Amino acid sequence: MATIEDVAKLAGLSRTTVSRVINNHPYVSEAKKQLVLDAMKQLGYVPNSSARSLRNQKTEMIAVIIPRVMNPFFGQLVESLEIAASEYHYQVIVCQTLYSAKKELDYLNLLKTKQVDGVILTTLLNDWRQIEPFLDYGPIVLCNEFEERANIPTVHMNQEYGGYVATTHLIEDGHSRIAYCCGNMKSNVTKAREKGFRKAHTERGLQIDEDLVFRNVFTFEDGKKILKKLMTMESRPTAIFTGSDEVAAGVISEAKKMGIMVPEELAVVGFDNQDITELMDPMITTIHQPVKEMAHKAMNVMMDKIKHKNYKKKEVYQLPLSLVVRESTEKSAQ
Amino acid sequence: MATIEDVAKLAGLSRTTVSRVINNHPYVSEAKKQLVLDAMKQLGYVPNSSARSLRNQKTEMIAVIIPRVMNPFFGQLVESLEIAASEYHYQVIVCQTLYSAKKELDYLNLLKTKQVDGVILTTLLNDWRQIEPFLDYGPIVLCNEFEERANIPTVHMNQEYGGYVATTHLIEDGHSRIAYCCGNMKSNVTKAREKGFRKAHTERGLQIDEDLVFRNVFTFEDGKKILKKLMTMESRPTAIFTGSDEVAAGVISEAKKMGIMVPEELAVVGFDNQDITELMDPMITTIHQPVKEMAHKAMNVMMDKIKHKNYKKKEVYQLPLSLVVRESTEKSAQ
DNA sequence: GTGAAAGCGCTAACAG
DNA sequence: CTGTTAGCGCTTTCAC
Repeated sequence: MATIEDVAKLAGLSRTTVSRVINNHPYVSEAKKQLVLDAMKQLGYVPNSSARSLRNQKTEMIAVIIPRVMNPFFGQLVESLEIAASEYHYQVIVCQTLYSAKKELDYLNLLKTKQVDGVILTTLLNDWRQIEPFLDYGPIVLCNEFEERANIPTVHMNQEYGGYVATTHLIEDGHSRIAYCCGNMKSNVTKAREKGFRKAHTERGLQIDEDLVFRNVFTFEDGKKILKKLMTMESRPTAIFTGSDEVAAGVISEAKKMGIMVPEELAVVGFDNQDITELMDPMITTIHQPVKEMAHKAMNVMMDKIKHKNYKKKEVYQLPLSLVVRESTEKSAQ
Repeated sequence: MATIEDVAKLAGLSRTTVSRVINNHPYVSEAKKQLVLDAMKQLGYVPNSSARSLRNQKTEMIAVIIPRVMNPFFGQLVESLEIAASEYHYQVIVCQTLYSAKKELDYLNLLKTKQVDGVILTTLLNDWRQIEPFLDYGPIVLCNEFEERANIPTVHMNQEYGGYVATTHLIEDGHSRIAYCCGNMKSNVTKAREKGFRKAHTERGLQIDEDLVFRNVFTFEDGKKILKKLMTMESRPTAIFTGSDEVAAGVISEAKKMGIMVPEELAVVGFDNQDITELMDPMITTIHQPVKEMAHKAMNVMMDKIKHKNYKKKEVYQLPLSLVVRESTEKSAQ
C-alpha cells in the first residue's frame, strides 16, 4: 500500500508538504499542491487511519452501547445516532450488551484502549460506581437512561410525564383499575415512568392494586403472557399501560385470540410510537418519544465534549414526550 | 495515560518483556511476568489500540454495510453479525447507506484507509465494477446479496426457491391471479425471487398479469398503497405475494380498514418471518430466512479470509429458505 | 530469558 | 512556503 513517503518521493517533495495537502493546511503553493494531488491519485494513496489515530490521539469512532439492535426503540436510536455521527465524519460501533452487565463493562473498555473517542450509554446495567472510573479515559454521554450521581452530559426524555399523561388519559376515560407493565426496575427510565403512573392515581384519589403491577416485561411474548394472566384474575383491570409498543401489541394480539374486545373490555396504551402502533387493529394509543432529536442532541453534545474535553460535568437535556391517542383506548372511536 | 514504557520502567524491565506478557508470549520467567502484571495493574495500564493496529496492520473491526438499521431484516442481520464478531473479539461498525450508492462507496473507503479489516456488504447499490477495485485493500464478503461477476466469498439464501415455494403454495390453494411486490429491481435477491415466482406460474401453465407486478415496494406504507390500488382494479387478484412482512402487514392492515377479508378475499404472503407475522390478525404466512445462520457463516468466512488473505476467490454458501404457513393464506384455518 | 533498536504511517514543532 | 526531525505506542527481529 502506498504511504505518504511514496507520495512525497513521486512528487519530489517532503512528507510534510504532502501531509499539509492532505489536511488542507495553508501555506502550500498551488503548483506543489497539484503535484501532490497528482501523485496521490497516481498511487491511489489514502492515508492510513491507524497511523493518524495514533498520531492525533483520536479515532473518530464512537461506541454506542445498547441492549440489542432488534429492540425497536434501540434500533431506532442506533440508526439515528449513526446518521448524526456520519454528519461529523464519525463512525459508530454497535455494542450490544444483550442485557449482560459484564458485556457493558467490556465495551466500556473501548474507551480505555482508545479505540473510540467516546461512549454513548443508552442503558445502565452496572452500578454507577463501576462506570465512573472509565471517565478518566474519555467522555461518556448518557442518552435515554439517566442517573442522579453521574456528573456527565445526559440527554433523556421526561419519562415521568410519559407515565403520567398516559395514565391520566386512561383515568379520564373512566378507568380505575389499570394494570401496569414495566421493564428493568433498576433503570431510572422505568422508575420515573412508574412515578408518573402513581402520581396520576394519587392526584385523582385512586388506589393502585399492586397485583396489577408487572415487572420485567419486555417482549410481545411477555405481553401475551400478561394478558393471559390478567384473564385468570377475579377482578380484572379495564385498562393496561405497557412499557412498549411490542408489549402492547402482544397484549392486543392475545386479547383478540381470547375474544376480548379492545378497547371496550380492555384499553391498552403502548410506548414509543413505533410503526406497529398503526399496523395493529385497533391501532395503538402510545407515547411518542422524539428519538431522532435525542440522538442528534446526544451526538452534538458528544462532539462538543470531544473537542473541549470538559466532560466531567453534569449537563442535562430533557426532551418532552407526548401522548398519541389512537383506537386502543378510544371507546368512542370504535 | 500509562504506556508500555511506563509499565516497563515501574517493573524495572524492558518494553519487550512487557509486550511479551501482554501478548502471552512464551519465554518469560514467571517472576518477571508477575512483576509486569503488578506494574500494569498499579498503573491501570491498557494497550493503546491505535498503536497496536498500526504495528500489527489490523484493527479488529469489520464494517457492515446495510441500507438502514430500522429495516427489520437488516436490523436482525446487524444484530447477529455483531454477536458473531464479538465472539472473535472483533467490533462491528454500522454503515447505513440510506439507499445512497455514494454512501456505499464512502463506507467502502474504510477498507482503503485500513480503518477496518474487512467489509461485509449486505446489499449492492453500485455496479460491481465500482466495487471490485476495493478488493485490492482487503476482504469483502457478500452476505445476503449476491453477484455473478463477484469473485469473492458469498453467503446468501436460495431466494429463487423462496419465491417459488410461496407462489406454489398460493397456486395450490387455488389462486391464479396473484399480485407480486418486490423491492429494488437491481438486486439479485429481488430478481431471483421473481424468477421463482414466474417459474411457479409457468410450471402450472399459468399466466402472470404484469399489471399485478409492483416494483420498489419496501415499507408498510407502500403495502397500504398497493392494497388501495388493487381495490380500484376491475379484475382483482385473489392473492398477493409481498417482498417483506412489513409490506404484508401494511396490506393486511389496509384491507381490514376497507372491509376486505384476509385470506377469504385476498390471501397474503410475507417474507422474512419477523415477529410481526405473529402479531397481526390474521397471522401472516411467510418465508423464514435463517438470518442468524447466515450472519454466523459470513463472519466465520470473513475471519478465515482475514487470516489467510485469499479472499479474491469465489466461494458461495447458499442457505435454504422455508415456507411458514399461517392464517393469511389458510382458508380452512379461518 | 531478556533487551536494544528499528519501524508501522502519520503530523507538528521548529528551523530556515 | 518547505523540509528536517522527533515522536505517537506498540511489536519484533536480532543479538546477547
